[in-house]
Amino acid sequence: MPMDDRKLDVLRAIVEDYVATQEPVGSKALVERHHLGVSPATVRNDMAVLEDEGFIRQPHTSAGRVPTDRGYRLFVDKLSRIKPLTPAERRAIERFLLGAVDLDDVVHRTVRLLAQLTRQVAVVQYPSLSRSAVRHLELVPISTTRVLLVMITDTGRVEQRLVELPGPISADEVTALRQAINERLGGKRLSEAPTQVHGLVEEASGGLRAAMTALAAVLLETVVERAEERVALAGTANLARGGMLDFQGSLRPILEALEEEVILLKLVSEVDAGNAMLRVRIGDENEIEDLRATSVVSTGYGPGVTVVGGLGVLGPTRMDYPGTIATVRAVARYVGDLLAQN
Amino acid sequence: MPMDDRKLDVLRAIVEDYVATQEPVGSKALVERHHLGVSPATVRNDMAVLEDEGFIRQPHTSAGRVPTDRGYRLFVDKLSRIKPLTPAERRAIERFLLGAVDLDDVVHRTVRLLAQLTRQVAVVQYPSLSRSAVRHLELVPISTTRVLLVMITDTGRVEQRLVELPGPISADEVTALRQAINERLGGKRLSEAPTQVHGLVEEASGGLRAAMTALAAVLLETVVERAEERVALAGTANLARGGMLDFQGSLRPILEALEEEVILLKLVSEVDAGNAMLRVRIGDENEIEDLRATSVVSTGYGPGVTVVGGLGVLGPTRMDYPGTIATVRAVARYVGDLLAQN
DNA sequence: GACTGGCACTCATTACGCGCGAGTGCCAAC
DNA sequence: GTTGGCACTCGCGCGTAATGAGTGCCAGTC
Repeated sequence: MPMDDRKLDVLRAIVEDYVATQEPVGSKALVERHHLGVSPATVRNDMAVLEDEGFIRQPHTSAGRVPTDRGYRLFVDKLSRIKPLTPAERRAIERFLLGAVDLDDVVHRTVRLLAQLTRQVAVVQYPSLSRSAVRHLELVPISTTRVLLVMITDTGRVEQRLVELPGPISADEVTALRQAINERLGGKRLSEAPTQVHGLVEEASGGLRAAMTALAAVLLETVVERAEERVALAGTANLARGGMLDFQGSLRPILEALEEEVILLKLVSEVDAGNAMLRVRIGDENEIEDLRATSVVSTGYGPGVTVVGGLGVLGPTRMDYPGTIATVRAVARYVGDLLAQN
Repeated sequence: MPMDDRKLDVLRAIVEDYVATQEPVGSKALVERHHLGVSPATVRNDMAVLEDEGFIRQPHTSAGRVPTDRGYRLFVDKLSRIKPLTPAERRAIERFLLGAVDLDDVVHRTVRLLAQLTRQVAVVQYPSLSRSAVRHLELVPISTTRVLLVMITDTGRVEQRLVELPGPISADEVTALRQAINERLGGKRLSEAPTQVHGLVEEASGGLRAAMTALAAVLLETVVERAEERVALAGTANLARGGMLDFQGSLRPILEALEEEVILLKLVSEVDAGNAMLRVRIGDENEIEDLRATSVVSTGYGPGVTVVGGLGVLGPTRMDYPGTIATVRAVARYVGDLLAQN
C-alpha cells in the first residue's frame, strides 16, 4: 500500500516533537503543536497503523508514541528537508578553520568544531595515505646505520619512521637512495606504491640493495599497515548530556567503543563506494554492537570531488537529523576547500 | 594531641572497606572484617573523634562512615604501605611495552596499559621538548618558497612544521641553512634554543638573512608555544564504571575537562620542583574546579634520573591508592628505562 | 581511665496503597 | 474517511507504615 501523505506528516511531527522534548508524544499534543488539520482521533488511527508498520511504538500502554529506528530511517529518507545553516554557523566554521597552520591543526580544529556545532561526538579521519599522492620523500641520516624516513603527501600529511639499516651507509649513498626513491615515487598515488617499491628494490645496485630492502620494508609497512590509522575524536562529554536518558544509563560500552581507533575508522570511512557521499546509520543499522543505541552521520571529504578521508558525528538515535546532516555536510565542504587551497 | 594508634587503624579499615564496597561502613562490620581486638562500641567512640577531626563523615544520621578528602590524605600519607605489583602485572607491563617501534607507539601503549592496569583514566605526556636535546634538524624543500622543517630530539620525538619563505631559495642555500642550523643547535637542550636561534639570525649572511628569520620564527614558535603541548589519554570509559555512584551522577564536567589538553598537562606535569616525584592530589586539593570529585596520581618519568615528561591516572577519590601508586610508579620506571635504551 | 554491653533513638530505604491523569482503543454518528 | 465520546489502562507521584542498620549515650566492669 502506498504511504499516505498525512501519515507521513504525523510521523514527521512525532519525530520532531520527540527529538525536541525527549518525551513520548501523544495525539492531543500533536494536533496542538503542529497544525495538522484533523482531530486527535484521526491522528490516533494513523498512529495505530504506523505502529503496526513498525515506525513508532509506545514505551508502555497509555503513554505517547516514540519513533523506532525504522521510523527515524523513514524520516531521514523521505521527510526531512535540508535545514540551511544559519549565518552564525557559517561564520563560526570559517573563523574556526581559517587560523589553521598545519594539517594536524586543521584536523583538530575540525573535530572540535564539529563537536561544538552538533553538540555531539565528532570523529575526523586524517587524510588517508592510500588516497594521497607522494609529494616528497626525505632521508635523514641519524647515525651510520639509522636513517629517518620522512614522507610528505599532497594533503599535507607528514609521516616519519625510523629505519634500522643492515649495515653502515655513507652520506653519498643516502643521497643516491633519496634520489632513486623520489624518482620512483614522487607524484605517485600511494595506492600504487607497492608495485613501485618492488621495482625500486630490483633496480637497486648491489651496494645499496640491502639498505634499499630495509627501506622498502618500512615504506610498505607505512603504506599498508598504517595507511588509514589516524583519527581524531572530540566531544565525548556530549554523550553525558541529557542525563543519560538515552543509552539506558550505561555510557560505558559506548565510551569503550570510542577508544578503539579501528572502530572510529569504521564509522567515518566510506566502505561502500557507490553512495551519495553522506551516510546516516541509525541505531540497529550500526555494525558495531555497542553502538546500536546511537546514530552516526558521516561523509567523505577532500579537495574537489576526490575523497581523501571521512568525518562525522555520533549521537543518540534521538538526534536532530536535518541539522546534523547539514552541519556535517557543510564542515566537510569547508575542510575540502581548505585542503584544495594547499 | 598525638594521633592514637588504634584510631589510625580504624581509619585505615574504614578507607579499605569503603574503597572495596563503595558503601558507608559501620562499627559492627568493621570489627568483623578486620580483626581489631576491640568491641564495636569502642570503635564507635574512635569514629566520633575521627569525625570531629574531619577525617570521616556520615552521609546522614544513622548511616555508616565515609572517609573525607582529609581522611584519604592521612591514609595516603601515613597508612598505606606500598603494595608490590604481582608478577602478572610486571609481565603485562613488559609485554606491553616491548613491542613499541616508535615514540608515538610507546606513548600510546603506555597510556592504554596504565588505563587497563589501574582501571582508571590514564594520561601520558609526550617527552617535553624543552627538556629534550636536539639530535638533528632537517630542511626539506617542498617548493621554491616552502621548506619543511623537521626536528628530531634525543627522546625520539619528531616535530615538523611547514615554513613559508619570504622569497625563492636554491638547493645550495637550503644546504647552507641546514648546516648552519645544525651546527648551532645540534646536541643543545631546547631550553637554550631561544638564545641560540637569535644568534643564528644575526650570523646569517645577507642573502640568507630573510629566509633564516622566517625559519627562526617557526623554530621559536615550535619550542616556546608548542613545547609541552602533546599528551595522550585513555580509559575514559572507566569513569562510567561504578554506575555513576561517584561523581554524583554527572560525568559531563569531568569529560569536558579531560578534553582540554591544557588541563591534562596540568595534571601530569610537575610544577613544584622539590617533591619526591610521585604526587597524589585528592579531591579538594585539585586545582581544577571540575575535578574536585576526583583524585590524581601522577609522577615524572624519563631516562635515568632526569625527567622529560609526566604521566598519571585520574579516578574517583574512592580509589585504591596503594595499588594505583604502585602501578603508576612501576609504569613510569619501565617507560624511563625504555627511553634510556634508545 | 579505657573498654564494653545494653538500650533508646534517628532516619534513609523499601514497600504498599491509592488517586490522578495522560493517553489509548473502540464505537457509533456524521 | 473523519470525528466526538467514553470506558479503560497503567505509569507516576505521594503519603504512610514498616524495617533495620547504625549511632550516641550511659552505666557497669576490668
